[in-house]
Amino acid sequence: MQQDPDVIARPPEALIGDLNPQQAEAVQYHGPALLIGAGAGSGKTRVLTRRIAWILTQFGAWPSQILAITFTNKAAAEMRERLSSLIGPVAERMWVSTFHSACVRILRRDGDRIGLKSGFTIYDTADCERLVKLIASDFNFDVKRYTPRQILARISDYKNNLTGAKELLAQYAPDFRPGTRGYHIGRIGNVEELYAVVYAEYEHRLALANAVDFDDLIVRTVELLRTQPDVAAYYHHKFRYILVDEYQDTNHAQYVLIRELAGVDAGEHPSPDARGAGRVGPAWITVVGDSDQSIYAFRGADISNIQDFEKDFPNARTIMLEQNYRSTQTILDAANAVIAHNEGRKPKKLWTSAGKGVPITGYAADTAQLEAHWIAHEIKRLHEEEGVRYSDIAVMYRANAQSRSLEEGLIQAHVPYQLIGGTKFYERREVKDALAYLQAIVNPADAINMRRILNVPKRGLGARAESIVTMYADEHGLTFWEGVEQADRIEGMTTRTLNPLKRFADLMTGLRAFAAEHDGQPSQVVARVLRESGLLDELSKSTDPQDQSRVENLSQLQSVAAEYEQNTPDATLVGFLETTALVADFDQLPDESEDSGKVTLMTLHTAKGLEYPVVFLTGMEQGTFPHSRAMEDASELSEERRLAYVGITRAKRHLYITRAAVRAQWGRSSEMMPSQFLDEIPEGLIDWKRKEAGVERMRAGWGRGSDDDWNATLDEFGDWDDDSMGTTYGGSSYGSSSHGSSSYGSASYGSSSYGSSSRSGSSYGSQAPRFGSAARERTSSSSSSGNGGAHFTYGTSASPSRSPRFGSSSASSRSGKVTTRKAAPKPHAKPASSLDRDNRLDINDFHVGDKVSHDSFGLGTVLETQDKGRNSIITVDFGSDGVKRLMLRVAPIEKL
DNA sequence: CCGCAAATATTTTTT
DNA sequence: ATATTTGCGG
Repeated sequence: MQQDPDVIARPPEALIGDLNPQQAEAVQYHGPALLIGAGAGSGKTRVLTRRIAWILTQFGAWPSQILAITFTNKAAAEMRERLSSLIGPVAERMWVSTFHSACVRILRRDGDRIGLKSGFTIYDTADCERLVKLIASDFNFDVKRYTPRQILARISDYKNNLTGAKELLAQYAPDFRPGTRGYHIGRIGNVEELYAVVYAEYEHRLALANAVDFDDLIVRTVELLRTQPDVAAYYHHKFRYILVDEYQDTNHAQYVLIRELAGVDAGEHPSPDARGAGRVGPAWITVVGDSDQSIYAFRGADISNIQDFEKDFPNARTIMLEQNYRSTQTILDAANAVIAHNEGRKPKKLWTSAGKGVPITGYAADTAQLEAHWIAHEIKRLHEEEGVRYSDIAVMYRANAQSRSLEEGLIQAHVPYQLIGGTKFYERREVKDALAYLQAIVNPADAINMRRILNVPKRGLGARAESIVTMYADEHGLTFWEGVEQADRIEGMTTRTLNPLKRFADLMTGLRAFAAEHDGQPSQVVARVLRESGLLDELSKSTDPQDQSRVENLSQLQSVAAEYEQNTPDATLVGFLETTALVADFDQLPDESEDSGKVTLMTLHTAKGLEYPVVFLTGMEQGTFPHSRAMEDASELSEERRLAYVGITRAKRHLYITRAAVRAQWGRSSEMMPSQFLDEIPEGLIDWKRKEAGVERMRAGWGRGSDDDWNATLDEFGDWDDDSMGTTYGGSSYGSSSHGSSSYGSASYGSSSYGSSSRSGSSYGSQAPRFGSAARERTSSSSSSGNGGAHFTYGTSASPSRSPRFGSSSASSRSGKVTTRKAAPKPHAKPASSLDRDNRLDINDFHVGDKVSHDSFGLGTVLETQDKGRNSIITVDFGSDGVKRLMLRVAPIEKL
């Protein structure tokens, strides 16, 4: 077979010479199915890129025959880049992409075969939520009890498992016809029927709007491949080698997609004399993954995909990579020790030939602010005294909300930083508004976006006008836009409404014409939309200081469009919208090679796949990490632990772990006890700069009760009395049961009331540095540093190096509010803390097997009762909502 | 129909 | 604490 002249020829030795035996074997493996079990830092990406090069040069494949799938855009960009340096610029033209963008590409080409017209819209989570809310109000069900989020989560589950709305309808609501009004959901409490009906209606409206949600990208592609044999055949013969990264994070739909794309079940047989996968028969599949790094189960990821790989793909070979090239032995020991606490996992130990290195540094701060303060100054010290580059340092946390205090600390210490993720640029209101115009221009059937902009900016078309048009459109089987166009035919229409409607229709028609003429210049279209819609006008006239930054965000949007235009040879408006929908964090990480000069802040999830010489793992507290919502459930706790494993293994040389004894969460500060994960790290590995927070030391020496008693208290209920310095403990029986001399008992983490207590204006508050006007000034200086970068461009990935999400937008929106403080306390009495409350239920009235009803979990069965007097615990199985341990005294339950 | 003030929920993690 | 939703008066 002829070799693609664009592929830089590499002698085999150059591809495997510097690899260890397992890596080399994985690169060269000649066979239809290969699973690479790649531990953290084992050179996974290197093996993957080398294997692709190997396939090209040794198996004689063409670049176009390869499909490499990653999970995130970042990973795709990195792989593309590394491929590029290995085999040359031809890599830019290869299919190296995420599941989602690969699917978009396929659907853009052949989606019309399954009813997706070109220019279909991709709804993001917010769009989907709006849609469900609309459905909720049409069907009149209780949004309080069944939140759109819950419903969407359920719909997402259905989709991830390729369960169609039709089969659910047949089972639960055979009489319902999507698109009809007046259906009454049967008996209240028949949740399945409600889900089925909403799901079906949701699908129906998506179809009417010529729109898809994120999950649909996968699902509809599977549908396309399954129902259109010729399309399937095209891809079977096109992609002869499929490589999937982070295979442990694939869900069922993605698994099926891979199978369909590869034609595993198509029944073709390879020609026996082919050098590699040949031209017919199933494509050769390589998957790479590590079940210990599966952290997306909440999104439907199914570990059994990787566990069952050898069963699923005949003649599969598994190669394990366990030598770690990233971290010191100390860091690996910590990671191994933590992950070993997960049950039912295949034992696996990472090892390294690098030495022990420095110990892990630990620090226990009094408050989140002081934690940030210490981190910032430690970073400064590392930079100034040890010459560590800022860009070699990353600060990681469990949830985005934690970034706030860390940012403040870094700003205060004048440490430059960049924030990855968080509130996304494209999710900002003004940006979404502008994009909604573009979306509505491209796809007039898109009712969600059309309705969104109907009265943005204000043009006198409120809820009333919207519902008149909707009703008219529904009655006549028209789209919302067609309803607008025919506004003058609507009965009961007043001139007061008709005139602005007509103007709106004209506006959109004009914009559409303009867009059609300038399809290749999205930036022109953006400019026109901003100007003619009045979006820009409204904001620049406003006196609200926030609107100033909104204007800047809009102008950034225009620059992004311009940049896209320049970097994309066949730029179109639709293409631009696609990038905005799929490339969530546009401020990509800079190249490894280039020194951004900034510390990186990100969530642990975002950090997966990355590495830094110095890593700060922050917020190591029960309730923060592991997250309070994941502590009750064993499988979710395991996932948290894998997340900890991921975090620890990001560090190459020096790992820091920090925690705060008091953390403000939703306005109130709560006392946090140390994360159980800290206990899982062998003590000898950690060098504590400060082992206990001030509060904790005070308590230890308080005289009344030993440390164990305190911890035992915390243990069981994760809760503190409001007057914690006092002596009363809710009156009764707190036997001085000295459980567990290790600081936490094993079985008793979490209770439903975790974190509900608070400690008002305590003395710790005054210890915290105030971020007042000083912080505000510095915010602006940091914003200029954040924006001052040059315009690098790498690859065709069209990522502006300028990061839209900080700079003026986020910084200034935040400043000016820092110092505001309510003059008077709330007039309402504070709700009693959970320890004060008492719903007067008696544990003796509850027995195993009894039925109870919970305000939010619904009907449940009692599994266990524990009589502890005032602090009695009841364990209840709520079916699909799971098994919960509730403190009887505070639980909103009723015995049935 | 709009604007303002008050009430209310929100905090997992991402394509 | 903050963002979004609801209620009321103009």
